[in-house]
Amino acid sequence: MRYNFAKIEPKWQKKWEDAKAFQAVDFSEKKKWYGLVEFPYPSGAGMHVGHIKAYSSIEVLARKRRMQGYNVLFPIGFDSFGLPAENYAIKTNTHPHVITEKNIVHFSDQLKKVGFSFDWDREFATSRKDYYKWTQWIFLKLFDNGLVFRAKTLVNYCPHCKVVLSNEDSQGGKCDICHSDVVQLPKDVWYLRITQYADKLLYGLDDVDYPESVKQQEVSWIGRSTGAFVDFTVSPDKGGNAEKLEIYTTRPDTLYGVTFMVAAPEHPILDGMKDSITNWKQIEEYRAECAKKTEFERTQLVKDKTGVRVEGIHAVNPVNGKEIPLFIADYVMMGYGTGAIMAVPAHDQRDYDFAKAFGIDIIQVIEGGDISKEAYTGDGKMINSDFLNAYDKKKDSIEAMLNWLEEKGIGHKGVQYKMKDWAFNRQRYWGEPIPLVHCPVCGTVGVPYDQLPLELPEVENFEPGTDGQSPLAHIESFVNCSCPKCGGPARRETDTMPQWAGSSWYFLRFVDAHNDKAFADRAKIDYWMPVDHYNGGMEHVTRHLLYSRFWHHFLYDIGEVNTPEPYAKRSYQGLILGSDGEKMSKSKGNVIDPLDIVNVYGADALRTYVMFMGDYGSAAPWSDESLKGCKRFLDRTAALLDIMKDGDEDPEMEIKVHKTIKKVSEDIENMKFNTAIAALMSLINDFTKKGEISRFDLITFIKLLSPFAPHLTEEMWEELGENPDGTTFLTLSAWPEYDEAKTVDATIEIGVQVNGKVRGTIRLPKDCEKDAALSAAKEDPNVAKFLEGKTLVKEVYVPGRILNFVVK
RNA sequence: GCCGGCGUGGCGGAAUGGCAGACGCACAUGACUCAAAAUCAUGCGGGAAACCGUGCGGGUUCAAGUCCCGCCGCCGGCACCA
Repeated sequence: MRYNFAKIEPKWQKKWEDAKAFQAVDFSEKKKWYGLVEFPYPSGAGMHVGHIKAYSSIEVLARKRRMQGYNVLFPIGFDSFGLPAENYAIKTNTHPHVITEKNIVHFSDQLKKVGFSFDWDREFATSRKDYYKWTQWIFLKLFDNGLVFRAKTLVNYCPHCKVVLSNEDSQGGKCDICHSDVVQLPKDVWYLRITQYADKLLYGLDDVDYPESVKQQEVSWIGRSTGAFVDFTVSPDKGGNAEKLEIYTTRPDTLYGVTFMVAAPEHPILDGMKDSITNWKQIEEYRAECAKKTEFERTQLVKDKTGVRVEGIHAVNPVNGKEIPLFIADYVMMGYGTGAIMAVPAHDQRDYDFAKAFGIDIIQVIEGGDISKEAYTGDGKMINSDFLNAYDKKKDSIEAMLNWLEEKGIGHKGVQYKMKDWAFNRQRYWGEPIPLVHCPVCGTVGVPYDQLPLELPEVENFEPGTDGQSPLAHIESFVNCSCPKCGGPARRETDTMPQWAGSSWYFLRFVDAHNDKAFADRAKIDYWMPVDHYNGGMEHVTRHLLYSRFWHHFLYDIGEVNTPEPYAKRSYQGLILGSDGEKMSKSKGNVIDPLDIVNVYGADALRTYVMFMGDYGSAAPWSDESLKGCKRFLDRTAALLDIMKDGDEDPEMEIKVHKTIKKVSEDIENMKFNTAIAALMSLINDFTKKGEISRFDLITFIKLLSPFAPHLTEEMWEELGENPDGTTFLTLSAWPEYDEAKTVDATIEIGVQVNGKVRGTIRLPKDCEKDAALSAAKEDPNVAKFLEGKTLVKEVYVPGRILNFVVK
């Protein structure tokens, strides 16, 4: 058969679509399987080969599952709210809605041309009002349940994009969208209380099948630590009212080693005791100096310790009543713990550095290390610590101290997280309007559920205001409204939701994409959820993945979904690098457009290549030559039709075929797609070498290949007369079975070693007895040469594996 | 600094502790062709050989790319987090 991909690919894409071959059936009797890929942001640039690789894993699994008789849900949609569309709109003066819908058409066309087996009936876009109605609905549920709050704080602000960013979106002090430096600005911000779900997000990881690296990343992002909150007192030197200064520590066992305290420069206790502080001017100067630095500079550039002693007041160590000095220093952050620490220079390197710089006492309370050189952070016997001296293990002394603190009422056990609440608003146009109303009488009031969706109004000008306000703030007809509670005049919230809102629940919409009564029908949720396998990028682990788990846990808690965790299994794909080994980027000119490949080599070659190019989870550079190798493989597959012969099954070939069925089946399950394809290449080499193939073997072969190269194999299936009515598709036929007994060769070649070095090979029956194997091995002339004149010390025979003579 | 992952031919990469380099690419030679491309066939870690070879140094084992100890390098994440 001549392989005319340009003709057969559109042909089968149309037939599959017309026959709705990939339609998921709600409540089918078959076992369900829900495979999910991260739906794309429909950018103007169109699809990237990275999308193809990201989607191909679940695509291959989905096609195999259908052949295994599962009811498969493999959906696609578009994550279509976001800044790029809005920026493009500003540049070209076109409405983002128009641009987005146009891009969706383009993306859909591209996805179809690659032949992905999505159920297109469930397609949606997060920027359409029948979808964002339910994003707003869930937001209101969060609001009603006290998980939305507003706070004026220092926020991460991107001066270029003119938006406030969440912590997750400004990692490393850079804006995630434009990569410019983020600055700290005081601002009113809406937050989602994700920290309330910290433990659920942490412990939920125990119940899901995620790669260890993904779990680790979420664990360290959540950053749970256990320790103690302890009350110190701060008093004016001249007497007067003392104030409480609470600290958080993970090492309450070192309390006897505290020789000073440090508060964050912004700490409010200073303002409260301003009148007693004798060097206030110096404090103000230091505060101003710190305020100039970004969070990034304060934390990233580790440098000499700076700080100022707060004069006129002193702190008291509650365990021994000792008076100790109080400092302010920027190595203590207002945003973690209580914004103040007890300093134990003997056992904390930062405190040690500070003490050395400021000439403060260092008192050792744990034996070990060399305190004259550096802090000792290890375990050991307690010293200089009164009742704690009885203990010699950290664990025990911490527990003893915690009990003591609680008894005395000066401290208690506590937990801290590094994760912060989720800054949940953007001052931009192209996002879900936040359905809240500010009423001068009632305060913040939610838009009634029956008034959703709160539609994004039409505007003329998408430019964000220089005042850091959303373009919506300029539309009087939108802003002015009446309070849903009291009916009085009120103003609408004008910020929109961040990009991540729509993707935080989209997997639920796929189970019931056109429902206008609920975000999804509960019975359908119960049938389809959780997602059985979700593949996506490593870059989404601390954002989309965490955010969507949070929303899903919340929906579970209010009884809307059937499981706390949305995704049973997660995997990730490695990047496709440019052929120069660098990350693909427009500026480097090394970007590959998938449609260029489809046009020249065909979708099947592209699909096969991205799965063959290397370990799925690792980055691998693009190679046109290797791609051609995969195309050659498909050409040779097409040519198998020409050498098909009727006749008896060759027993040797039968074993090869059964081995390959086993290998390909298992490798696909383990996402070792590269070796699955290699096994098929190896098998085709055997067929070609033999110069003939049986009809049965050919059918088996194209079935195994069909998840990777569905168009070519479907065409061959038809050529074989297996699809007489045009809808008996190979891609829905039964996956080949193998017989375990037929995966073992009758005779096996094993290596014969002398003292661990291979000296020959022998062919033996598969369950050859030891004696027979040994004598066969000794007959090998090369082996005999190395045994000659030596004393045989030991003979090791591992049937089917190896034979080793140990001689002296 | 802490936590993960990785290090194998010219390249992408294979190897439940059991013949290192499967499969593919590139390359070489041959066939076909006036010729080239395509295709097909054969070869392809280094070394003349003994042997040597999986980042480096030790160790366990009959046997180590794989396990253990100590280093080096690269990639990703976190980070004055108390």
